[in-house]
Amino acid sequence: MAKRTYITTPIYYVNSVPHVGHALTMLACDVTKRFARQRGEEVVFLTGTDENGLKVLEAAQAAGEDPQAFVDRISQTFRHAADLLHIEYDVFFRTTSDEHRKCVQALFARLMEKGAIYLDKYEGWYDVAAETFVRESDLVDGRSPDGNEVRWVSEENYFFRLSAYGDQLLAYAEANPSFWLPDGRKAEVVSFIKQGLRDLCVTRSNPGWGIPVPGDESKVVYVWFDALINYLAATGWPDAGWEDLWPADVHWMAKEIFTRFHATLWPAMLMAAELPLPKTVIAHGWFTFNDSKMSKSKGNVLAPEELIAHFEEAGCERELAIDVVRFALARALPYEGDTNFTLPEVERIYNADLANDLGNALNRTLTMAHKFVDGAIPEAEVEPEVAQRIAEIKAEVEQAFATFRIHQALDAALQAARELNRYVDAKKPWDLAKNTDPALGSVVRGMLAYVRAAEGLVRAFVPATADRMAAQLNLPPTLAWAEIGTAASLPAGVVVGQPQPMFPRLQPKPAEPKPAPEPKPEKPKKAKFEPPAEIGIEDFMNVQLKVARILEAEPVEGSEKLLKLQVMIGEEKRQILAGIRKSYAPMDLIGRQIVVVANLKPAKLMGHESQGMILAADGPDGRAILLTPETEAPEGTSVH
RNA sequence: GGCAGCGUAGCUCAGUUGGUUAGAGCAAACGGUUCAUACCCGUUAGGUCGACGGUUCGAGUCCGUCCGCUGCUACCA
Repeated sequence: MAKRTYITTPIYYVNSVPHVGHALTMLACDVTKRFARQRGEEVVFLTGTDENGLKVLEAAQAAGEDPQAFVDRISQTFRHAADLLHIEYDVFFRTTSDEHRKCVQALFARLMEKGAIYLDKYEGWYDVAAETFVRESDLVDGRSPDGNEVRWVSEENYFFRLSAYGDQLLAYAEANPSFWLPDGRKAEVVSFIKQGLRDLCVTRSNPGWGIPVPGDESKVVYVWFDALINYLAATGWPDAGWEDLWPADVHWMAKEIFTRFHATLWPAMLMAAELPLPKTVIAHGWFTFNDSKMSKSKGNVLAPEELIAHFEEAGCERELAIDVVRFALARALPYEGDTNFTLPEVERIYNADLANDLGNALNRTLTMAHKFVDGAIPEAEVEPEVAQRIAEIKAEVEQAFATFRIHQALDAALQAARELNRYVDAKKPWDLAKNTDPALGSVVRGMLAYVRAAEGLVRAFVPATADRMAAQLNLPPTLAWAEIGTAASLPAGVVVGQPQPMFPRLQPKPAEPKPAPEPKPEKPKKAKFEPPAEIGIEDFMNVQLKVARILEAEPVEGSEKLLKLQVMIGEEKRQILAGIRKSYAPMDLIGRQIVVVANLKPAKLMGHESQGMILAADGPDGRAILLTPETEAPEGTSVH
């Protein structure tokens, strides 16, 4: 069997409910699929739910439900969220399936065989809520950086040798420019990898939920490690036939799970297993609502079902209201950055693009066809300029799709409607009709050609709309991309249908009093440190400066800047870390007298405790210049 | 603190390797048109292209410094 095109969304973690962000990724994937299919590819589109985490078990227990019943229920809500927007997935995959369990265990065993997974002892802090390990130095007031509770664990676990794949990943990406997209994200991954990858603990002790490690029932596979494997599991691997689908052509996702997991961990796992890598891993940005926060009371709800209802109320058929939401999502889809997604913005897109451009273009074209040529598609040929413009627009759409710029592809597709308007204005068919000008047939055909092209070009984004357009033209849907712009797609003599407006224009609202600008949520922004112009002597006296002598100095392993110093302050011995490695060799420091801040709160750096701070001047080029008493002073002497 | 990105019209954003007069959509004003969903077409207005300096015959574009925003990341001066 020939290789099929395989595209995926992430599988969604079932401890939350679907929202517009999920809709965005699913739509990106859906449009990608429909376009590929139009181009003649056989496509399989995978989505699903991630159901194995410890948090899932806890959420089920909190809800007083059996875990399996719980995940069955939540998984359904994601399926419905996809169905709601006519997301045409082929496989809705669940990580509690036997198929998945089998594949995860097989891959795990294979990675062990190849030495990419090894057993080691982990001792340290564990963030229960995030299901991740936390370094001592990252703790903030005894909590994880995210503010979650941590607990000390000491257990044997399996580790994936992620550290071994950094260079290979970089080399692969270098050779395959569309492996990581978009470019901005690629740069992020490169810098993430260049700073060094660490091996990843990929098991947890078995809580009675999850996929047991083959040969060691006391452990389950870490939820992220398990989840990523779904892409492979859905192909049937390791059973025969998986090559029909694997490698994936596109993994779509939102940006937050791109760098660490999909762009790095997953391809490294595949390399370790000696399996082919996906062609493209691509992340989109987020929607923000900072202009007017989403809330029901403000009437600017942006949940997909609410938006659909909003446009149904405005007079759209339900199928078309769904397309309105698809259209708005695609039009605003954040490629490199994040974009604002607000109701006024969606309404603007609706009126300008759907009502005024696309809907009206079809409407006026059909009306004129009936008025001027009895509704029959004329035999005359379209003018070469028209055919030329359509070909150009089509090429623009293709070009945007080549790098998955969904929003640009849609904008390009709309050019067909915009071009039609200019064409009509230039040709003035009503004048031609009045004068019985023989050019009339060609002009009407040109208009129909634009509308017919638009129908094919927007089909991947708004399939129901495209169907309505085809139906009103009384022509079959343009299922094949190659047909777009051809003479054959517009058979002469067919009598087109009567226009039926699809997207009634929204009436501009009576000018609302400007909503008071919302008080900006206070950012926990760290104020830049600016010393006050003057301080009192009492402030200065709070700082205890003392003369000390360096007894030992050694570099901190793994650090570029830090030296670990043992110093004597009077009778007291202290360990102090100092970022002066670039300026001083350890040997040159031993025996020297320096000045230290003796009452600084201790801190952990790179896992070592620092009980104070040494004084040094900021020299040129960022070099440090140590302060030393001019003559030897008794150690422990106060400095004022 | 480091690295990366961004800063262009009232708003959302394009601007290839430096090259005439910096563009599009929306909003605005004016004009035109009548096939159409008060639509469409055109014109106009609106920009020290974040600031300053530099390279160049020529800079939105390249270099430096600074300011502001965003992301990633971090190691006590």
